[in-house]
Amino acid sequence: MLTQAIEDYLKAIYKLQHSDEHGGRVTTSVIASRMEVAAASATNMIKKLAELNLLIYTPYQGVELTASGEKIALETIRHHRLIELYLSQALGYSWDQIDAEADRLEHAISEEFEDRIDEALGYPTVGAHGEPIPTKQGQIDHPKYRRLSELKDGQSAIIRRVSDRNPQMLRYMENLQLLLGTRVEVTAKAPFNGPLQLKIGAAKEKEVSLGLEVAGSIFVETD
Amino acid sequence: MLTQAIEDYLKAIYKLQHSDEHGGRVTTSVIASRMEVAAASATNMIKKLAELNLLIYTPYQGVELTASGEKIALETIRHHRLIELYLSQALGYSWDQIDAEADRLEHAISEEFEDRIDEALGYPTVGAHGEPIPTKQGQIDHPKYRRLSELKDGQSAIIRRVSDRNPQMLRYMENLQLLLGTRVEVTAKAPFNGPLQLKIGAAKEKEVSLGLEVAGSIFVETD
DNA sequence: ATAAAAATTTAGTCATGGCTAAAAAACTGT
DNA sequence: ACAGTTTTTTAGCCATGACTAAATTTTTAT
Repeated sequence: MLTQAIEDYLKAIYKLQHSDEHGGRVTTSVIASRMEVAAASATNMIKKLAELNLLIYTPYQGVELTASGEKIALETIRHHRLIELYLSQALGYSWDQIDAEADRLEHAISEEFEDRIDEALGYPTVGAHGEPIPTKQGQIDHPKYRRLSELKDGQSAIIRRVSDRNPQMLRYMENLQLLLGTRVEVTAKAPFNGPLQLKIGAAKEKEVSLGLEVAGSIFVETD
Repeated sequence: MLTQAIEDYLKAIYKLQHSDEHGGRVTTSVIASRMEVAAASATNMIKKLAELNLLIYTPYQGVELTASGEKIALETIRHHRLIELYLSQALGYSWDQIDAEADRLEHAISEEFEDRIDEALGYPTVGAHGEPIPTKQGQIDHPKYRRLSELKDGQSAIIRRVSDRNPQMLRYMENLQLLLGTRVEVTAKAPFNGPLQLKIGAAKEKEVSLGLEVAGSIFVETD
């Protein structure tokens, strides 16, 4: 049986595997921290998932999703992203509210519901924060955008994706009009990991000073 | 904590209390049968609900919801009926599909979601099958309609509510255009609990023969 | 009134998915 | 190389909410 916990773990592990941050090695402690559970709880669940052939578990080393584990992860992620987009487009939710709501709904919806909102949204390929939406067949591509924080002084780019990890940060970005598709230009970079100065909008109508943490959570496409 | 199971039991008990069928006495076996669990499981949960002051439990006699138990039941029912209506109105679900989907979603949505679909639906007071929707404050009225099966030969009425217990029956009714607001006239009643002959629609465009089980699941308002 | 039947509760079990504490394995730094 | 630290696993516990089997209470029928 596919419990909610199993789907949550698989989703988290999938994201960790694809997040270049941990060098491909997805360990117990990383999973436990992402899931906000004790390490022992993660070990338990990992053993169970291995038993179910949803991942390959090398004790003390880490885990790797099997094809079926990845399939379930992608289905869950697809649900999540479609729901997020629906909440945002059809029900007027703001950027910072959709993740929590989708986290609960993603486990409760049927295939029917998935199909209907997919249709209502016009078969979107990109979610509310710019994340790719896996297809029903489990296909997904990972376009590699640059972080806004990596841009050089004078460079211009278009926002393609933002991290959805921190709702407060999302609210901040939304307030600043740092939205998907928005053009930004770096007009100055302060030294010693200081903030960067930014012009926002095609007409460069707004200028803000942005800390590196926020700039690192915004992914852009350069021309 | 309000688990999904607790909400489900309270909802079921509320409905049983108000369903005139069991003479007001809501017993363990009735609850168990409605919840499709063993009687022992129902006893367990009843004791827990009594512990939480959500109902008054007289062993071997039955249960009665307290004010707080009823409040939770009504919130859950409100969620359920708003979701059903939303699925039907906004996403094009048919009568027979909405109950199962709402049964899962009702536990997953936030107040925010409730408020947004309530608004999107124009603050409805009646659900997709004609059930009253409790207000946010927990108010609800129980209009007492007559069963179509009780009508006498020659009587005419308007369909105000249908039972949602049996999806197959709902599909059957929907096919026959036995929808909310539809006028029906009994043109003949066969003896020995036989079927009744019905003219459907204001223009009496359709005539069908309806079994008593279906006619008993349709609630009408006579002129 | 009382025996049989039906309903209900009790006792004990199981799976799920958390937890802490302790043991074991894997890394670190000198 | 090896002692200390960190990570991971094991062992054992808990709450939830199902279950079956057995005991008990209530109801029904004679």
